[in-house]
Amino acid sequence: MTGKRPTIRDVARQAGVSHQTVSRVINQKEDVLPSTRASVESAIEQLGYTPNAIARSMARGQTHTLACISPNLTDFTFASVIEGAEVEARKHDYFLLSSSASDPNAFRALVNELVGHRRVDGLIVINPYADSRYEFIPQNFPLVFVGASAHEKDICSVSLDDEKVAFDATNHLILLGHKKIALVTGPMEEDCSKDRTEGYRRALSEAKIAFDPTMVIEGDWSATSGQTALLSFIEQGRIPTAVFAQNDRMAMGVLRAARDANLQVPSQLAVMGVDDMPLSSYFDPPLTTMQQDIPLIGQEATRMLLDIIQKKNPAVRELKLSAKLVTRRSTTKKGGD
Amino acid sequence: MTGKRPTIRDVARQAGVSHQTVSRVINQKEDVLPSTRASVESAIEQLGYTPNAIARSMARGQTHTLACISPNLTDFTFASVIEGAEVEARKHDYFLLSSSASDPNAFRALVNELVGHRRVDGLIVINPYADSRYEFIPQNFPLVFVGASAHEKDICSVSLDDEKVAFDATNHLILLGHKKIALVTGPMEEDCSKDRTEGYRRALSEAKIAFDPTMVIEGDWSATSGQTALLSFIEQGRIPTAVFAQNDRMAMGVLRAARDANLQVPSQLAVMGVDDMPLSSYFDPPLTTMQQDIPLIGQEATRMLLDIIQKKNPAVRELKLSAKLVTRRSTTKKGGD
DNA sequence: ATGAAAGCGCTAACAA
DNA sequence: TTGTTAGCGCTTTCAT
Repeated sequence: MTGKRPTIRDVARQAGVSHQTVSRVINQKEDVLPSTRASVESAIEQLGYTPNAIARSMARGQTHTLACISPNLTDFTFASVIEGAEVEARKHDYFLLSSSASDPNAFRALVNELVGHRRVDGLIVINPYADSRYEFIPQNFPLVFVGASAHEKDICSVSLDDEKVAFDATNHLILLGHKKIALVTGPMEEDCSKDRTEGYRRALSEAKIAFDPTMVIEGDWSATSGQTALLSFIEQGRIPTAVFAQNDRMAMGVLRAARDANLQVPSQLAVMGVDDMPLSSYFDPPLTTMQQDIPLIGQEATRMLLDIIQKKNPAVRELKLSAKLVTRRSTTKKGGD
Repeated sequence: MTGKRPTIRDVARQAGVSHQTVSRVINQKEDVLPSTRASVESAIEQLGYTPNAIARSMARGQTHTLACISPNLTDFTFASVIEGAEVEARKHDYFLLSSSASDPNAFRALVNELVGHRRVDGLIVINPYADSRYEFIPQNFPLVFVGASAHEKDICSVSLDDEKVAFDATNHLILLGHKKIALVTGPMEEDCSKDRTEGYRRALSEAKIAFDPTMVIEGDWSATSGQTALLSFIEQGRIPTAVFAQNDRMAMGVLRAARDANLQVPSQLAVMGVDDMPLSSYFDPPLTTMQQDIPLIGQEATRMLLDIIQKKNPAVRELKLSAKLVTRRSTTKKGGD
């Protein structure tokens, strides 16, 4: 403990072997005599030696670190994906570097640092088509998309089966007898919003309900945008009997606007969302929603990425996860809470 | 682009200089002739050379990476701290590795990997006293606490001025004329809960209102625990006229319980929280709360940590940030929303 | 202003 | 089974 920390050679000297033997011991290689192993281990113990991860990365040419780039780190959905990914990565002795890039330029700079400078072995990109960031996707580098599948290139992805989720949601409202069902979408440049809109249309179509474009308003995932949307229906005097908001936050805004306008939920207006955020059951009334297992998305993405890094081709290259309907009182009197 | 990526030596050969000169150019050193610099830069351009961060770390003995360990990554408060820290780190050309450790064992293992193996240059620990994880804090390593100041050791920290925040909150209720003010705390092993309880008591004391221990219930930050708390007051027939919940989520649970019990808010029961979560203004009624700038906490923590790493002693070693009262309709009819 | 030599702490390939 | 010899790609002396 005099000055610096001990290296593999200090251990070797102490144990009276070559540094290479020490390397063999710390890497659990087989060809070491039990007695040698023991003396090396005791030397390690005495000196308090710990391997230096950087030196290891240097020699092996890989960092044992993955990166996840997300539009931000605070949105509950993104944070959950990241947490799922981080836990899975740690399980395989990898670390996860999560960074936020709010726009394509920040994204480009980040990818350049991360991939160009070889700081990480693989990359997870959340919502690659939220803007034009997909243009800066690296080539020939282990990569997995989350939240959208690749448009043209052959890139692995994990996402919610958005079309089906929206179909099921809309269908729930149809089965309750609604015919005038409004839709509040996310930003239409995002695949997710497009797919959910498709599912909504298919459900209407299968129920022989005509699609009415004036019943669709584009939001931006925020509660405010949901509030504005319902307000604008009300102002136009074209009040729906039900609203399907493409996420819970917007649904919350719809509930708020309904309250302000003295519209009874669910008797005059049924409202539902997607996600099942932690507080959805605390809204007034508790919100019916499509519950998804978001950490699982991150977990599966990591698993896929590790497969790619280890040159095992993943079995499935475009994984679509499902969500299940949770019925609460925002759509039916009898709902749970 | 035949095989591997170019190194500093490939660039040197191409430019007809020594690899050391290339190093000087990419490190912006002064002592390079403009003409030499130009030819090196063009060689870099031609070969598409990018420095290898790992090799750099190896030679310099530092990783340019910081770590942040949090109980989890999804809690809005934690995620906001992390985002603030990440943005600040990137601003100084550092990366932030955020990991979750839900219990002391996981924490110990993580610290061992991160610090023992020299993967990072410094460490931010969120909520070090949430459990006994503080026992595994590394010695002589750049470190900053977030959410609690160090008990005995001389460790830098950034946190909310919890005592004052709670004082101000309680005082708001007192000024509205309340005398029977209940308190719902976080887990009492956390400093934050203790300090907020202190602030509550001081406000009562300064207003000459007797402290009534039966008006205090310990929660766990969850909405459910807030709901349970109010329920238990009601069952005991000792209904307060106001509740100060130590965070917004618990306040939300209180609102929910009040609704279920047909207690009018705020006329029969005033409710307030701490945080100003994104959806607080969407609750019914909108929630009065103490608004804090959480990303700033992460930002300041990072700044402090970088000071320590660069051997500049930080000016302030225990930074306490303030919060401001946001009045909404859960405490007063006239409140904003 | 530039170059040569040494080394950061480890792993990999080959020899013994 | 173990040791020897070379690097990994860069920075840091110290010469020139």
